Amino acid sequence: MEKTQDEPSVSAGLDPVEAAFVRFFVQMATTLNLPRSVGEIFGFLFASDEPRPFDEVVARLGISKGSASHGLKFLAGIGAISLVYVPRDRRTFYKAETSMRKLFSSALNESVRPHLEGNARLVESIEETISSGDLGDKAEHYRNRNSALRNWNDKALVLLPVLDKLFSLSASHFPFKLFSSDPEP
Amino acid sequence: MEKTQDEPSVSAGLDPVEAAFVRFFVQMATTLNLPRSVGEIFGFLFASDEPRPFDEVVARLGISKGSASHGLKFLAGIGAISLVYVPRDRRTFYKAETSMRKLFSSALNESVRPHLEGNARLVESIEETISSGDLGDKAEHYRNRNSALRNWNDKALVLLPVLDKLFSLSASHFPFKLFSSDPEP
DNA sequence: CATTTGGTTCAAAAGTAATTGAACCAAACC
DNA sequence: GGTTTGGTTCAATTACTTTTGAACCAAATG
Repeated sequence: MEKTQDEPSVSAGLDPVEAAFVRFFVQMATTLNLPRSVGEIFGFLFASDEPRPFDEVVARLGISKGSASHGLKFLAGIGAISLVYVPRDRRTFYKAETSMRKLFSSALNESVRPHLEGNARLVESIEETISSGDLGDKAEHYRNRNSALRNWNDKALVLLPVLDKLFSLSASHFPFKLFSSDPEP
Repeated sequence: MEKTQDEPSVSAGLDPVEAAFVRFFVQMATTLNLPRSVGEIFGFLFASDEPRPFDEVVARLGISKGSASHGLKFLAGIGAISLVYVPRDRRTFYKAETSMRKLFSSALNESVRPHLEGNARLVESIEETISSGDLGDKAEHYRNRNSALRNWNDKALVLLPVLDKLFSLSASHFPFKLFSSDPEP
């Protein structure tokens, strides 16, 4: 028997609920500008009640081995999934991190913080450019604009841990105190 | 005189400080997965101390009229720039919204909120899919997973206005109460 | 009312990113 | 030690996004 790709050893296709979870995370991936395949893989693993091996990911989602390999590495890299060792099976299994809190928190630290830190460096380089030129009274205007940037970025940087904390509180009661009380008595 | 594109009526090129601001927002645009040209345009307008006309955007940035037209429309659409009427001049002028607070706030409301609301709808459709199938004890597992999604999304939705509020406080004193005090005494 | 000017539209070109699948490697198996 | 199996790599294809520029439109100008 000849086929262009290996015959899968696992039944293909998703049940309706799996498909619904996959849709959710594909949508999520789209809004985060991540490859669709990454969303599919995570959705599939998120829906599953136990770890799944590589070849099942390929077969059930109907994606190529290349995509699966890349997507699984990417997800493991950001800590969204982890590898599971299953005795007596050569394959490595993967399971999704299902605590949205942890996912959110690592997203904050691994992808937004570095950007903000990069911004901070750029703000400095703008300041240097202003100082090294001979701009007369334009300099003050430029410095004002730049300090809006700096301010905002600093604020965002200190908000990160706050946000992180807010997310770990239970949904039923956390926001109301914040709304009504003055943070600086 | 024949050229492939109209001869600009405005001097071309950016001064070093303008270039530095443009770099900043190009970088910003990149991390938000917006077209580079959008970052260039916003950076140029942000640096400027007064409104600038279309043809100057084209000439100073050296981009095509098409890109400028698209980029300006996009930025106006999200409220990041506004149109300025200048008497005795047929051209429309544009100026950047320079309050990072307002920019941030409208970003929250115009691009993150709709996504979260879309998520909420998808969560419901997952629930329906679970209910309409005949899943035995798998149903409970699926419902658990789905409620992690729902919880997280609800939390994010109520956090939006909180975030918005936090951003409007001055950087020097706002976060410390949040860090140290228990939100639910 | 003919011309110039400011700006938009849109189809084609250029540039990027994602996906595929075949070649390949290494560990496990017989 | 040869073969099978699980998985990675990477060059080529496909798909998508951005940019361009020329055609075009409408308002202002003369």
